[in-house]
Amino acid sequence: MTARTENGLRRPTKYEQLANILEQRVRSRAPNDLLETERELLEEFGVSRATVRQALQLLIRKGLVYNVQGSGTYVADPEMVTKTLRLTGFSEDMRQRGLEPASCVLSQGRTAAPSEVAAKLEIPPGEPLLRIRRLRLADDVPMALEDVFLVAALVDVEELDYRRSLYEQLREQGVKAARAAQTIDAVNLGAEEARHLDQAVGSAALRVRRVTFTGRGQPFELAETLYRGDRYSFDIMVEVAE
Amino acid sequence: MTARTENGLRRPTKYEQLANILEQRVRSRAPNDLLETERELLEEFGVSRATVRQALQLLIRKGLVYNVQGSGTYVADPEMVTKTLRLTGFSEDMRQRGLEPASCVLSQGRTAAPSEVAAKLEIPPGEPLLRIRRLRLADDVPMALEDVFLVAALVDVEELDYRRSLYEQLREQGVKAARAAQTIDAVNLGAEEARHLDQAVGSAALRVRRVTFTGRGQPFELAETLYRGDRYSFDIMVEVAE
DNA sequence: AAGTGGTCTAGACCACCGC
DNA sequence: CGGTGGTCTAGACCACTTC
Repeated sequence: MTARTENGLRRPTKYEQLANILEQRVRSRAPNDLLETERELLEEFGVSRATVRQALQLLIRKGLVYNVQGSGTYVADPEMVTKTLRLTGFSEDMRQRGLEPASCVLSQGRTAAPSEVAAKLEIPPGEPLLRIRRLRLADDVPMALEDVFLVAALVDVEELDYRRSLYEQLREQGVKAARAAQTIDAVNLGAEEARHLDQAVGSAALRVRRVTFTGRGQPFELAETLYRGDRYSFDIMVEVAE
Repeated sequence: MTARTENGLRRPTKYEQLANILEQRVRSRAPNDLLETERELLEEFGVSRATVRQALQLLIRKGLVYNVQGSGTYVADPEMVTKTLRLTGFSEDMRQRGLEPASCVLSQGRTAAPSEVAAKLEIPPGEPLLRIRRLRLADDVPMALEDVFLVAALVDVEELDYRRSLYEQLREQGVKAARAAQTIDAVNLGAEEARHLDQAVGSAALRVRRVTFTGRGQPFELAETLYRGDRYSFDIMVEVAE
C-alpha cells in the first residue's frame, strides 16, 4: 500500500554491484578457499583496484571473506556469517531465525518524558513521547516483552500501524536509524512479566536496552526488551580493533 | 637497503597518525560541531584525499564522528563513544570500567576434546586441549565464572602465566585473535555456580559463549563465561548495514 | 624472487545539501 | 548555485607471504 518514493530507490554503485556478484561466487565455495586476487578481479570486471577493494571491504564486514596480507583473500567460515551484527527489529530478527513473528499491543499512548528517559533521548524532561508496550510472539509462543519510547516530535503519530515494522515506517517518514547503543544484562522475571511470557516467576531473562540514533547523531528511540532466557540468545561477531 | 622494523614494532601508517591527531582535535570539541572539510585536511596535512578519508573512516568506526553527505563531517555524541565493541579479555574489560581485576584458578589441566567442543574448534575429537576454570573478581568481589578451552597444539603450555592476560601471552606466541563469534543468553544459576559467585541459587546470570578465531579463520579458543546479572552488563554499538 | 594485500598519490566526476 | 562528502580511475611503492 506504500507509495514508494524515489529516495527508496537508488542506483547501485559499482562496488555494490561487484560485491553482490562476488557474494554469489563466495557462497558457492568452501570455507578457506582462495578467492581471485584483487588484480585478477579488476581485470575481469574492468574497474580500478580501489573499487575492487571497496567491494571486498563490504564482504569482509559481512563476515563472508577475510584477507591475509601477502597471501590472498579467502572464503570465511560459515560459522561467522550468521553472527554478523546488524541492527534489526524484532520481526526481521525472528524471520532470520526461521520463526513467524507476531505482536500483541498491551498499551499505547502519549506520555511526558520522565527525566531519566529524557536524558537518554537528549530532550528536555516533559517533552511528549509515544510509548508502546507489546508482547512479541514467535510461532505463537511468547518470546519477548517490549517497551518502546519514541520522540513524538519526530514521528507522525496518526499514521503508525503497529502490525508493521516500526523502523520501516519511520524510514518512510524520513527518520532513518543509523546506529544504536545497546546494553544487555540478565534479570529475574517479576510476577507480571513472567505471566505475560508464560514463565515461572524468577526465571532468567535477557534484558536489552537500546537507544537508537539517526545518521545525524540524534537519538529518537529508547527501547527495553525482555527476552525469555530459555528461548532466545543474542549472537554477535566481534572484530579485533587493532 | 630498507630500514628493518625492530621487535615486531610496526611503524604507524599515515592515516593512523592522522587519525590520532584528529581524535585529539575531535575530543576537544562539542557534539555536533562541524569538523574541517576533507579538502581542508588534505591541504593542512599534505596528504591525499584517500588518506584523509581512511583516517576519518577509523574515527567513524570508533563512533567519534559522523558524515552527512553534501554537508560535512561532525563530532558525534559522546553517548556513542563508550560503547564501541572491541574484543577484549576480562582484565582489560574490567579496567575500562574502572575496576581492579583479579583471578582465582579453580582447576587447570589437559583434556581430550569432547566431540561437541571439537566441532566448534574445528579439530578432530580427542585432540588435546588445555582447560582453565577461573573465578574472576572485580575489586575483590566475585564477578564471573570462566571456563576456557585452548587448542593445546597452538599454545606453549609450560609458559602460560594465569595471572596475566591470556590474549596477550598468546599474541607473544604468534597466535593473534582477530574475530570472535559470541552467543549471549540468560540462565538461572545452579547451586555450585551460585556459591562461587556469592549469589542466591536461581539468580539470573549472563552467559557468554565465545569461539575465537585467528586472522586466518582458525578457531583456537572456546570459552563460556557466566557473569553475575546484578553487577555486569554488556555494552555494544550497532551500525546499520544499510 | 615473485606475487599478494596494504598504503598512498593526484587527479576526476557525481549526488546531495544549503543558500 | 558553490561546496560537501561519495565514488572512481590509473598509476606507484611498501610489507609480507610463499616458493
